[in-house]
Amino acid sequence: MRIKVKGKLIEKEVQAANYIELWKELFPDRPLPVAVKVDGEVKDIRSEVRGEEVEFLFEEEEALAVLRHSASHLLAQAVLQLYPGTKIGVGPAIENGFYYDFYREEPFTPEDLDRIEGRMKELASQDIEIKREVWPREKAINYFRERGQDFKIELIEEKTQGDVSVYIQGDFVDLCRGPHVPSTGYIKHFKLLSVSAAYWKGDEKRESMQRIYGTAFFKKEDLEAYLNFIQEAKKRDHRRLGKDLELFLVSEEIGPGLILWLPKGALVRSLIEDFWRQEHIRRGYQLVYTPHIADLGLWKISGHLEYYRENMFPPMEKDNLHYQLKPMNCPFHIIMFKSKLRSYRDLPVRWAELGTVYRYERSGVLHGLLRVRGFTQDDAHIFCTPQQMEEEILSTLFFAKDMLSAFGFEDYEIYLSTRPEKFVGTVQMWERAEKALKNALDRSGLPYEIDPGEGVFYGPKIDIKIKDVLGRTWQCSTIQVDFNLPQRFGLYYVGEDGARHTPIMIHRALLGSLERFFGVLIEHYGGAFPLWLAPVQVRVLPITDRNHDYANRIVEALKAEGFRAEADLRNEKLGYKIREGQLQKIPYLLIVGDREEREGRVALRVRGKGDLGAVSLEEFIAQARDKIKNKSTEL
RNA sequence: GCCGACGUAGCUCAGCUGGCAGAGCAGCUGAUUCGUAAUCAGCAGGUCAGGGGUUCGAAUCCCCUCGUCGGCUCCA
Repeated sequence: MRIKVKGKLIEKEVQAANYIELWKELFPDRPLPVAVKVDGEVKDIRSEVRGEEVEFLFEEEEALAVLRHSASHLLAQAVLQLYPGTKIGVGPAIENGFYYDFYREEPFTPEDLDRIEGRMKELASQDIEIKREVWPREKAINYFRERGQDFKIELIEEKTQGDVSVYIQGDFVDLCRGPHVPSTGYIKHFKLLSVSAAYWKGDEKRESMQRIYGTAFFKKEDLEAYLNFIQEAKKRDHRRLGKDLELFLVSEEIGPGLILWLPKGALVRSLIEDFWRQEHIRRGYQLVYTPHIADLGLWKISGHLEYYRENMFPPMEKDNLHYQLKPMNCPFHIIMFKSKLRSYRDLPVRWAELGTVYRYERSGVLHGLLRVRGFTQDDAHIFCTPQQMEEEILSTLFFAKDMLSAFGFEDYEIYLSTRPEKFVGTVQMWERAEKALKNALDRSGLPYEIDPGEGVFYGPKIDIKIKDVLGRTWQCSTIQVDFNLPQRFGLYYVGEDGARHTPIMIHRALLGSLERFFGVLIEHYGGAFPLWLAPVQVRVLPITDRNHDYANRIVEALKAEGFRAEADLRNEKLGYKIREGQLQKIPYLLIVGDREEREGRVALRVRGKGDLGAVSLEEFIAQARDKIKNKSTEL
């Protein structure tokens, strides 16, 4: 058999019955691996030796998932010991850790979590063996029934046929496919993080379980780094920064999920919008504006009234007319498309709008700028022929990429979502559109994954999730093909053949919504915007009252050059003004005292770099202007 | 919408088993004129989220409503 150890292949005849023995045979002195990958499948190291190609896992992603899965079992074991009668649900490894779902009348408190974590540590230090056994179905059902573990019985009945595998560690038995680490002693560095509610099987009609989240790592440093990462993310929270930097406001008096853009945030927004408009015009889009409300009948035709009602604010009535606040911009663009006869020569038509929409999001899902009830989509609709579809998608992909990279986002995850179970249009149409999307993606050279069956009912789509500096992903850009609306509204164009054809409609948003994008942007930069976006680019700090005139003259000169500059003339010490300027994350602080005034220069202090000494104003302006022009993220 | 936690000055938070609403920062006034992350002093600032109840007495205990937060579900 061939055995791969850290990438190296070894050919060897083996006698060992299981992988622990095999490992000891090969490397008697080295610590045991966590799990083993046999022909691509991760397994327990206790399992029987078979298979062609074997790879021992130590600290790989796959090994970490095994560790965390085992940590979740350890959690369940501790909970059952401390809170007998608790019913256990499921406990998988997830992206940054693990969770386990429990059903119990009394809520778990933070103190309970400490207690549970303490018990987990005890159990881990006992280094209890974790064994896999295969039980006859009846035995497993009886075992869980005697212990009142109804959820486990439900799982056995639904998910398995024949015998079932269980994992046993001391007094704890769990229904599980595995794999797991060989003993609890492997689980050394972990922490329980939070408790929250989750429906059994994600179904609102089912029991509400208490989900305990935690994380686990192989190394202490990794755990600490992760906890540190959580702290860092908290510091960058756009809600915190939005308050500290006076960017935006959500007020109870206005209403939940409704954003007030304060002057500094509004300035950043207007810069984003200006850039956005300019780029759209440059790329052959036309800008349009549409109202915020429309006759209810429009939403009947579009189908929103029927399928989207619970997300819409209720209609309003006046003089027997009924109006609906818009949850989407599409129907407006469609009516404009219909307003005259279109020829194939007119296509593609690309209409873009910063369209403000209102959606009634459920109260529990609102979150800062990231999930709101009123927001402005950077929307556009492209009406084109089937032949043009691929080309349009490709150029939209590049557009999205350029747009995002202007804001410092260079990493993405791209997903192609294909036909779901419920869909409109014909299979043929879907295949054609999916092919166009796929070809465009292939031609773009951008890496992507296929998300089978995750398309919207009206068409397939491409979603781009951007990665921020902390590696978190955010869904912003989306490109969706729509077979539904052109049909519902009876859209057509006259083809080369003189006959009527239904155009392909592509919905796309590059930033998603200005609100969400701004929120992501704030977190990405931690509030320290690049020069071209900074609400205040330069602040001049005079050292004494004697230097006020000079400071004002500098500010005027900077303003004349188009900079957003201001002077801090308050009667405070320099250290204080610097501290404030830094906390406000202003890119450049220009300090002017008698010395600078005499020499006609400014002392430059750059965000993140500190005191850089005196330079002439002209020199500074030339440098800074360059950085603004290039949208540089460096200072 | 659901489960849990929370809501005290502009901000961050203290306020114990019920007994006169507090601190720091920010703000205002004055002093100080200062060289790279907080000068000093004084003043002002509150329907303790809102409503109802228990009590001689409620920020504190109970109920309801609203909002926020962590998740579930959903999504730009």
